Amino acid sequence: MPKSDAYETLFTALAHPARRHILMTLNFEGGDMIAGDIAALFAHAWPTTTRHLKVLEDAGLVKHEKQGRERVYILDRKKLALARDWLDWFFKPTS
Amino acid sequence: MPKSDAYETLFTALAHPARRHILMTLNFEGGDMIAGDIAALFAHAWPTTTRHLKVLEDAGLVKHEKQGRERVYILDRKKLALARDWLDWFFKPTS
DNA sequence: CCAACATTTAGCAATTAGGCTAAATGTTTT
DNA sequence: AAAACATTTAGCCTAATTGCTAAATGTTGG
Repeated sequence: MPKSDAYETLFTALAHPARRHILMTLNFEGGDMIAGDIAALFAHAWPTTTRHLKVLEDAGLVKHEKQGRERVYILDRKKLALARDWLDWFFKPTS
Repeated sequence: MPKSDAYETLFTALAHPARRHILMTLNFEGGDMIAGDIAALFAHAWPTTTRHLKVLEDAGLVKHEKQGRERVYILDRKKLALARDWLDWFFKPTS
């Protein structure tokens, strides 16, 4: 029995500034970046960023691929669209 | 020293299912409801809902007015628009 | 004025989140 | 094969979140 619905995981992932920063930078950089470059954005220790990346990945906001000893994180916009559509509903005429 | 930006408060408020449920019901009911009717939506104890309402209000998603011994909670869509616009940015052509 | 009503505030307990450092894992270079 | 590199995993610690119940607050009707 899934304890948290998809929207909960999604909005929770979006709540942390570091994670929004990762998503925005990924978007700005064209959709993918290697873990090291993402970690370099922050004053945080690297494992802290690793954990943020895991939260983002569990929420379906990014995925990753291995490339040699590096890992490439890739922005996935589907869930962002889902969140946007949820919000958009408040601005549509009541049907 | 609380250092959380407006988006953090906002998305955190949106993260909890009960709070999203409150917002959706408020929207559906035309934008305002009295506290008792909101509390009645949930199996939670009433003080739990009171706290959720406070989180929503601190995030600027609702406000309230006193009306005799009741309190009317009123949906404020500005912050919802802000969140939607933040998300929308991921779908605009890179300028 | 007093009881009932509508709601919030206070304070407790369990859980989760998010930071850290140290250790582990897997890959490439020498 | 060993060293260096890129990154994650594990475990610890503290603060915040969210549920509860009990008590407090303010309002109205008899």
